[in-house]
Amino acid sequence: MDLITADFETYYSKDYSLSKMTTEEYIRDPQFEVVGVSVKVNNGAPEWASGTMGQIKKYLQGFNWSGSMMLAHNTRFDGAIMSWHFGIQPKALADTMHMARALHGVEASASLKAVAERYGVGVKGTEVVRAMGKRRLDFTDEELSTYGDYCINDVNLTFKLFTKMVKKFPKKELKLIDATLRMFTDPILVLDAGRLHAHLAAVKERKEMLLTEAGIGDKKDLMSNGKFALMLNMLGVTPPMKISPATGKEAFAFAKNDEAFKALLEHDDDRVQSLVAARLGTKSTLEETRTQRFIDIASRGALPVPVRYYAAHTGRWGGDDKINLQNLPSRGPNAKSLKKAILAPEGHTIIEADSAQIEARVLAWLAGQEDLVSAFTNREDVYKKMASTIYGVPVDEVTKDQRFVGKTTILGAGYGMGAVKFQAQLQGFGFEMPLDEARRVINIYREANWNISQLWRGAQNMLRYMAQGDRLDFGRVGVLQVDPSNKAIILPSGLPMFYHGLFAVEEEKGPQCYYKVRRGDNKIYGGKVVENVCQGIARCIIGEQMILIGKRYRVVLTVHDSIVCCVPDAEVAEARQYVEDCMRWTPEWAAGLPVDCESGVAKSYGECG
DNA sequence: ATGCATCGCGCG
DNA sequence: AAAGCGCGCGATGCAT
Repeated sequence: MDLITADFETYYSKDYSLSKMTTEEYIRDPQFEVVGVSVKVNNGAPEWASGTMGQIKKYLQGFNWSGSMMLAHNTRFDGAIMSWHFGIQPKALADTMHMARALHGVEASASLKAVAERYGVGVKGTEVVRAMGKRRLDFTDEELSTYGDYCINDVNLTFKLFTKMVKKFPKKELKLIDATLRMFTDPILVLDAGRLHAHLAAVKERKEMLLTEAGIGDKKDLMSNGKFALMLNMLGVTPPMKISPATGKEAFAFAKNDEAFKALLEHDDDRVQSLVAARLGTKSTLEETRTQRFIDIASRGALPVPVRYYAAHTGRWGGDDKINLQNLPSRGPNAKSLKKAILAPEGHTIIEADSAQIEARVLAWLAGQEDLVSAFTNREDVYKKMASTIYGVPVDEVTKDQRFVGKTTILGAGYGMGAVKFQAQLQGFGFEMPLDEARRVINIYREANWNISQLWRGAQNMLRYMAQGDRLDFGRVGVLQVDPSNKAIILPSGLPMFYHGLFAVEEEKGPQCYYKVRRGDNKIYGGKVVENVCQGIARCIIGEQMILIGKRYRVVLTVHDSIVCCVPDAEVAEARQYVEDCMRWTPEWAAGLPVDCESGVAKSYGECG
């Protein structure tokens, strides 16, 4: 397979630019114009081509894309141009920006300039600054030639970076970069514009009603904390306060989970009730702006899915391009409205498969908590089992409430949560538990899952060693590789999870560890490392499963523990079986880890659940 | 005007 | 000894 490196230079102006618009919007805009493109086949000399969009298309179609891997730096951009404007679908897509993010951590700059400097492969030029506001025909021949040199330099840098990075880059992860990019560059999901318009109208109407009932003329009085506090004062209510965890200063407690604020929804004065309800129901504008974005995309075509490879510290994917498809509402007042507007194309069906309790299973397995692993393997009700231990009753006599406590314990206490937070979490779910009882439950969890508690201690010790540059392994043998010289834990994918600049300091409470993030220093401790690695390992498993599914069907989205794909109507039954089989499969390095899944099938994403 | 920190909230 | 965690978006409020 040939490797073709490509880089487009495109028209932009003050307002028509990637800093003002989403990538999808920019590339699909009528103003879009290629000024020129550089193409380099394998290690050959790059060519620079400029001309009309028709000429560029003809030029590009002269390459063997269907037998080649296309490489760029930020291929979501160049790959989308290749696909949407020139109808070219390379055999595979590669991206040095994504590779850099995975290899060097999400905190480090992944810009071509920064990565080229890091690898010492050359320096990025600056000619592009004179291109602002200029159409292709506005450039003189000399300017175009200079621009071409700049572009050729970028292509050479990108190619050199790839040859260096690919040596240490896992092959499966290259496949995942390809799969991720393809969700965007080769969109097939369709948006239901009618449903979106109806939803937007409904959201607006609901908000109007809330404002009318509260007698609010100007919405600004609700949005600003200060103004809202004044309105409460006018009704004789002292605004509830809390201490900001970020600054330690006093702040208004106006969030939907602030107990004192929630209590105002039951206030004797109806006007207070309406006011608080209006604030809670209208404060966030996300649903409206996002629905509008969907409507706008629908007017331009299919839905390119923007998910970012290796966005999280733990390797998980993240949202991108101003629409986070990983947090579409599935509960609450807007439950599934947007998801239901995402449709399979004509003749196709959506399959969504969710991995069952993947992180809890990984935790038990990594810790060697064999009784819990067996319970998962034997498909026992682990939440009931936990409740049975907590309440000292036989498993088949566990009540609904007791099971709920068992579930919250299994899902919450596995990473070191203390009694106070556990009690607060239960209360958030509307379940009252005295602090003493919360302490008792947390202690029972830690005793019953001794290996998991040991894993936290192991991780804590590993941190102390790593801070000094020493290596100490932890967890199930052979799963994680501790790399103290790079302050990283190598996940089973072969990719690192960094604790950049890890250091330990003596504090009143004892020694504490921190690592460097963009905002400053991030506290890290055993339980948190365990959470991070469980999330990272779960991501490795989902990744491998995604590759398997992708061999037969179009994967269109992933949301951490779920994989969404699109299959022909005629194959739905066998496809569903195949997808479930894939999600019950584990890689060789995860032998003994019991995984399971649930799946749903529908014409829309929202109806799969 | 623009950037940054913070908060709130959606998902997992 | 104890400590749940991971994102992205949009808004406000403040600094530049």
